[in-house]
Amino acid sequence: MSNKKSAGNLNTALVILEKSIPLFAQSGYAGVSMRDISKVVGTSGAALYHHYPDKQGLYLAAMEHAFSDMALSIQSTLDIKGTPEERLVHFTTNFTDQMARSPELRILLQRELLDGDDERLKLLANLVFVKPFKVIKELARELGLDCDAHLLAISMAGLILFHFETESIRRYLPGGLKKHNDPKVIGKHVAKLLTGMLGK
Amino acid sequence: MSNKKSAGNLNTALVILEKSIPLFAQSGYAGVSMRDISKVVGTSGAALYHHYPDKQGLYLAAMEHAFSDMALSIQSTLDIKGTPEERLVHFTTNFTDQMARSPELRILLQRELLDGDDERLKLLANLVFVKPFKVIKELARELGLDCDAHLLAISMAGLILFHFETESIRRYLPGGLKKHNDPKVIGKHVAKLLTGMLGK
DNA sequence: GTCTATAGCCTGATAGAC
DNA sequence: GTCTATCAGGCTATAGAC
Repeated sequence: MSNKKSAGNLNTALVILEKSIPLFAQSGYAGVSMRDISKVVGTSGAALYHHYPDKQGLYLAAMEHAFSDMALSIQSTLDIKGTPEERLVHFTTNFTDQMARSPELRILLQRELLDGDDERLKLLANLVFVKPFKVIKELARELGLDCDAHLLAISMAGLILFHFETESIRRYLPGGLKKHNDPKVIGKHVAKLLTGMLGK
Repeated sequence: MSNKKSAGNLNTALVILEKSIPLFAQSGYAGVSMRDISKVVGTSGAALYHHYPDKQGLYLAAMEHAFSDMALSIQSTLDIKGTPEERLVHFTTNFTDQMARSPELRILLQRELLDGDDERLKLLANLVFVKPFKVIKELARELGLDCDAHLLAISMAGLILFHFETESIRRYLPGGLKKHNDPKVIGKHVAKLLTGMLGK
């Protein structure tokens, strides 16, 4: 009994996903054609349809692949012991680092937030965010802050992500310097704001 | 000498912009066809080309129109006197309210941050953000916070915008409730975080 | 599993009548 | 200033050879 079943050569199927992810990140679903994908993969367009039922199916598989990576990397930022304050700084600096290291994942996330339907968003939430979100909420509770833990967890993520989201425009804003794109600078800044907030 | 020159009926040109803005917000540049636009405007496709040179030109004009509205509305949140603390809370609650009231503008902004080229981003920065950004930076300085004013201004905006950006997925995250989409709740939460930060 | 060829539709854009 | 008609090319997806 072979474990390479009807879905065809698994390796090719994977290569298609991994080569198409950067395209979808750069141009979005509507901005990428099956021909574009076949070109970067190095096959004919028809080959794509051997591995995936249609463009939507390929896209969905690509998102699942990309975001399962993201889930692992986010969880690694939360797998640590120490005082709540230490864990807060650890999460902040590590999450910032990861967002800087894989801009593609952040961009895909933002595109999904704009264009994803309910089903895809639910999948994304369960696949990537529910687990780390619970840890952050628990962290917020331990810090004994007098505010809604859900709102605080979202605020923490937004504080970090927005700096990357606006990277392309900040150089045209007053005081925009190269160092503001340095993940170390961003991480320190956010950690300072957050620890300042809970300092009182 | 007529002031209705070669550009054709100005009113129609404006109607085209205003009807196409919601389409571009919902589906993005690549996701909207000239036929889609002509349908909602109620003209033939050819009529669009009488008023605008091509799809790109129409899109650019639509963005300029949309964002010049945004510039006015943001500036209105900053036109106020009082202590720095009062102005901070005033900006926070009003900016939150405005983002809740015109989700289209926020979505177009996010799409431009993802897809805009350098020229468009520079235009967007100067048209909408440079002025209010300066006011917020000045506010940050007056509050005497020991941190980079540019980073703080970005953080303030991100803290607010990210709650709206994630509205579509938060209902699948632990503790996500309807009230977390209420601009009053969001505004209060953000104001509390920010004043907490500067309380020390 | 991958190819070439192609069907059938949609796209941006234009020509020319009114 | 708006229309109808139309073009050339790109799009998703399939058929059938190898």
